[in-house]
Amino acid sequence: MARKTKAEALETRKLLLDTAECVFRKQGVSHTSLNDIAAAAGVTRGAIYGHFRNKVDLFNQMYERVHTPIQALAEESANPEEPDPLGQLHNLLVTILRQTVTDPHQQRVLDILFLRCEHIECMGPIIELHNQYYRDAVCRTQRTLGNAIQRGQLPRGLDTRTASLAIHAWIRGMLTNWLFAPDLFDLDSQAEQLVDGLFDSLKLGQAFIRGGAKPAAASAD
Amino acid sequence: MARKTKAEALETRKLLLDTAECVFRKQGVSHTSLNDIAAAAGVTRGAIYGHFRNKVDLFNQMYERVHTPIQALAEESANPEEPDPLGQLHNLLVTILRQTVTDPHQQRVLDILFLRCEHIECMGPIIELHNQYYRDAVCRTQRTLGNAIQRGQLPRGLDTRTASLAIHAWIRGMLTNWLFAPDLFDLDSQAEQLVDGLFDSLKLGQAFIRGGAKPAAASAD
DNA sequence: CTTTATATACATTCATGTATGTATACAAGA
DNA sequence: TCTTGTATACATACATGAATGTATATAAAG
Repeated sequence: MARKTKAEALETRKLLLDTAECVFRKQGVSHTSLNDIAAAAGVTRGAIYGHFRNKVDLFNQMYERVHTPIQALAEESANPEEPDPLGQLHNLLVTILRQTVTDPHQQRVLDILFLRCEHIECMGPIIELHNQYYRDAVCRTQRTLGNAIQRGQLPRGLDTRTASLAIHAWIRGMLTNWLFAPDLFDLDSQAEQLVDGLFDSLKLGQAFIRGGAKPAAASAD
Repeated sequence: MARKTKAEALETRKLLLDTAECVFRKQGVSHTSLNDIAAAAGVTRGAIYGHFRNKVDLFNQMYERVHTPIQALAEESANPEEPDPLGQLHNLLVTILRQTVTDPHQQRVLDILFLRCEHIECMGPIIELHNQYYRDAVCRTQRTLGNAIQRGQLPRGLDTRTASLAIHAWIRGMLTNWLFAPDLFDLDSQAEQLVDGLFDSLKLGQAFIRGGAKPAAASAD
């Protein structure tokens, strides 16, 4: 076939990424051949190899495309100057939940990442990277919680480390389970309520207070 | 090779299931060939086809082997005669968390289910079944929460449906994240504290109270 | 005229399922 | 107890199909 304009080529590239999202989600990453994707996109494998080195490369670029903006959002909301860190964290969580419902790209890619791919080395840098992102996020949230304590938004003795881990487990489970069975609850409209429930345990609970189950004072350090 | 005793054959079968757990976990289900498993077990593919119809069948039986006892535990603890439903639920959650650390089979299989396999139709009945198990579990937990309310262990207006969904998301995320990065926290020793934190939001929080953010009374319909 | 985006053709690898072989465990009869 | 026939547990061999990567062709863009 004939050569395309630079702009057209970029569109082909986007088309391939979009199509990959759909086919990966339907068939799973490793049960999808490059031929499947090419056919679904109305091109041949040759077009794919023109834009990506192989399936792993395609998968990684597909992931980065949605991960980058999310990470930017997360980093922004961890600003130590922020006067309302807890509110920012609240917003962040709600946003991630709701965007997963409303943004088709994010929905598909998270679906693939959580349910339709295997977290093994041969998936390329993403798996290692995703693990690192997770670790960074845990630390970032921990700092945010620390800021919230400084500003009196959370009890002084709160074990920020454990709380951060609990928050991340919670949101991962929330996203996974919704993607797993979207009909069970309306994530979009319930997002706020759900995050409120999570924050209740931070603000009111005593389980994460360091040094035993004391009401909420002393023991700091 | 020569024929084996009936007992020996059963041991071969167990060996194959055990080996499959390890290889699946390391390489992912779809990146593991039956040859890989056979070689790791010190037999040939012929042995596998003698015991299982194909890889999907092997995978399914591997899953059922650890799921069955867990489900039994869960059903048992939902007994409506139970005088302490909330305590039972608490125990159940702690047990599942801790067993994932201490029982190698459960650890491997959950790891495979959550991180090293693709939730797609061609994985056989398990995916559909797993989805159904999840739905059943949500309803069961909802009933348990209802029982707890009856016995005054939880506030009257609690939205048991949403609370149940939150609990399941929480535990799935907790298990997944620990399996994903086991070095980040000691799930075995922190299990109780973590479940306590979860229960705090049910007992003290107002987010899941039906009909708005009222302290904790009236409004029941 | 050269480069590039995509298509086409080809060779290789690998996993699967099945068909077949083999030697022994097991059961029944003498 | 000894024999004998059959079922069985596993190995071996083979045929098939599918996916991959690369090499090459093409025609228009630059």
